[in-house]
Amino acid sequence: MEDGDLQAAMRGCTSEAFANIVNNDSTSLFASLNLDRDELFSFPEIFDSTTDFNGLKEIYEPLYPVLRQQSLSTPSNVSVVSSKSIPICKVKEPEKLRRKHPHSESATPASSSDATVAAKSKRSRKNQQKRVVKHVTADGLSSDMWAWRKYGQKPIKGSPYPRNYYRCSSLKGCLARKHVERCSTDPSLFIVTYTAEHSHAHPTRRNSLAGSTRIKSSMAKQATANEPNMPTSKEDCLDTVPSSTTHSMASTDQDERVRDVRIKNEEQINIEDSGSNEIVMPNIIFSDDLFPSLDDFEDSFWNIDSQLQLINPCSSMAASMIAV
DNA sequence: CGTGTTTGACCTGCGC
DNA sequence: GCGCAGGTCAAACACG
Repeated sequence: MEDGDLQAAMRGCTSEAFANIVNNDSTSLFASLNLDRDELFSFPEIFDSTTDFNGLKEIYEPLYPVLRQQSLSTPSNVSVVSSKSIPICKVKEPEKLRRKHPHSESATPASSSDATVAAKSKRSRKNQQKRVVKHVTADGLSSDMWAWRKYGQKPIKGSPYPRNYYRCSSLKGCLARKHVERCSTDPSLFIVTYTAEHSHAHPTRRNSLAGSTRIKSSMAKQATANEPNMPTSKEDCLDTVPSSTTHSMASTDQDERVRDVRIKNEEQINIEDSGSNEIVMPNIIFSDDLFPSLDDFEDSFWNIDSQLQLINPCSSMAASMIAV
């Protein structure tokens, strides 16, 4: 297959294909894309490249209004969880952001009083930043491909679970933030609130894997450690890391990671040997629309990508599609 | 040594 | 102005 064909396939991607992505139905996805999985995997060299997510964004964005219209007019079998029962808000862009860039020169104080002012100005005003709220499962938590660094944790009034605060650690100065808290009404769900936007491209798959393994593990641990009556010792927490999270291996031992991947690969082979062409996808609950937003689509895409890498650890569908 | 987590202190916005 | 609750800082510590 020519690389151009792959790109054409993506650009010609129909709502059916997106529905298959949303449904985690990779087999149908490949079919709707007119792609042959075996043929696709027979070109490992095209996987062996890295890039950011911008290319995919370019592909998806022009389609989004059309696809959204389709999804609204013709309810399909897309298994998207509507957020009607859960208040989801996409807060409109603030009229004025008072927060200064933490690493900008303008924030550099000239005197102690200026330092105080600068320090104060670093703090954001409530309700003045764009926020995107998602409800995800534990699997959805670990599917976030950005690298996050935890910088705080606070107990939330009215909720038995604390809220964890993360900032993007992919690039110094990136203003992207997110906080994660367990849904008090449904402990199996996590409320993830994204604030501000990344000031850089999506980290490469490989880099993000290398850099985020620890935080993903920690987040998974947090997910369970925050559970009342859950074990709090380190070992106990490790034992409760969701097994379905591809990259949230609890062990810090590299051999264990390799073994983990190998086991998953073997499991995948067993699935395929059993006659099923299905790839098991972690569930994602799209929070705020009948049709997924670009962010939701991105999350889902990376899930598929991670599954592809279980089959071929050197592969990255996203990278190959965007790089062509 | 670099990167990430933990956690108490501090700051800010907001309601009263 | 005051107090509360949420958000952030930063030092200490852990880990590979």
